[in-house]
Amino acid sequence: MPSKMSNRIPDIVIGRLPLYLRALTRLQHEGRDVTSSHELGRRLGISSAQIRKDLSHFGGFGKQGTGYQIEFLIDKLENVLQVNREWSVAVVGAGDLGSAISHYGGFSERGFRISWLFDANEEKVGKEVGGFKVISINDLETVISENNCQMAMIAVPAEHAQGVTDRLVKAGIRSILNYAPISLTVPDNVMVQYIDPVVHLQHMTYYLRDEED
Amino acid sequence: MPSKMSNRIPDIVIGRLPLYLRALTRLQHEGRDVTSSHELGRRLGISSAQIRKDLSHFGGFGKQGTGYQIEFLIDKLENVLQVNREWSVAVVGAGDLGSAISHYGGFSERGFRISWLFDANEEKVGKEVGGFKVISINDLETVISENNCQMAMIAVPAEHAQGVTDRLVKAGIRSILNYAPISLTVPDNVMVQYIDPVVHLQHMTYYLRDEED
DNA sequence: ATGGTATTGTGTAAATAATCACATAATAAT
DNA sequence: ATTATTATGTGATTATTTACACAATACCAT
Repeated sequence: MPSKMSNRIPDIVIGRLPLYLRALTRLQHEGRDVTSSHELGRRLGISSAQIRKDLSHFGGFGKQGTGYQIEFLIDKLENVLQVNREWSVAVVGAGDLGSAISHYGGFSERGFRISWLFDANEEKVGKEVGGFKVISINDLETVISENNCQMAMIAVPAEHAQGVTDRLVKAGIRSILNYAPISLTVPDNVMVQYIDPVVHLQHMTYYLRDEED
Repeated sequence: MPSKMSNRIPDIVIGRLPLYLRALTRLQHEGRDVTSSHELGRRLGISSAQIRKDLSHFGGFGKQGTGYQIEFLIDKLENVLQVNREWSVAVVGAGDLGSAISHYGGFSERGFRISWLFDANEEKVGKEVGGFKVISINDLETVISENNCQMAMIAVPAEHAQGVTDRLVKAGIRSILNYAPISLTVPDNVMVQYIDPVVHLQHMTYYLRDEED
């Protein structure tokens, strides 16, 4: 999905902006007013040149000799990423994973409001999970399209994830964060991001060998 | 950390292998015996040529005209990634996040055994969380080094994550999966992978604009 | 004012990654 | 046997991404 949409600015650049934003927010909480591409790079493990070049895609946000005004740069990046507003997100799956997601305070703190929690299990429907009333998955299309919800997280078993995805897409969802351990197929105008901790662990075990090689 | 270690095979290639493995396992569960780079590519949204090239780094696992024997390829990839054994993992932080991690069955199913769960809160120490007895963080160094534990997951608040990281590294940890929303600094011989769902959401909101451009 | 230092923004070069395209080989059907 | 079909592995090419390096500029201290 970034394929065509990103022929202006590379998707890999967009993907780094949230990291810059996160580091800047932290610096701000530490009471800092100004930083530099060098300092940011050190904290993020990214070269200062890359940070400057990435930011330069969106304008000259810094001042030569001085660096970047943190508050100003945060504001600019929030604008670029469109996170200077609140986004409503639907969660599908109210099992252990969906429950943990709903409990996690980090979403609302950073502008993502979990607005609906769906589950297929009729015994759960109507009950509270993580502070949210569980809604029947039968109402998925209605609720999502009537509220113009554009983002969803999938927390159902892998075998149901593609089916849920198809329904979400048909209902108008444009961004999906998928916690199910399976790759999803979506139309070009829908973006999917994946969270599968085991994939990360397996990536790292490759390097866990003792000097053979 | 992949910088020097990956001058043999690019880290980006290693990062795709777990995805191949996941797709192959799924195909196997669907009762399939043989697949092709084309089919895998379709499922993963990756070109077939890329899959063939990635695999060719490690040997010729397929047969011309036929494709890949799924069981055989799974075995080969598991060997390459060293996931044909069980890995013990330490979890630091027994709050909501650490608790959710400990509850998640997906780790043990796929070869990662959560062996220790640490927390700084002495009231939690000794109690059970997600089936694990919480261990005092005071014992972190001892437990990790005495058991030669090499992998850890961090599930503590951002402000403590770097401190925990430094202790883990000193105790001998070589791979860290960090759930705290902060970038970590580690020596060259230690690898960190990150899970921050908000970063993924913020990445996607960039594309959630209505045809302006 | 002047000199010294820090830091940006960016054109260019280098390195990395993805795609193409095809020779090669296996299978199946006639 | 022969032909048609399928699919791998890979050298060559193209595209993307990163690093380099430096002119331009701001600030600070004297």
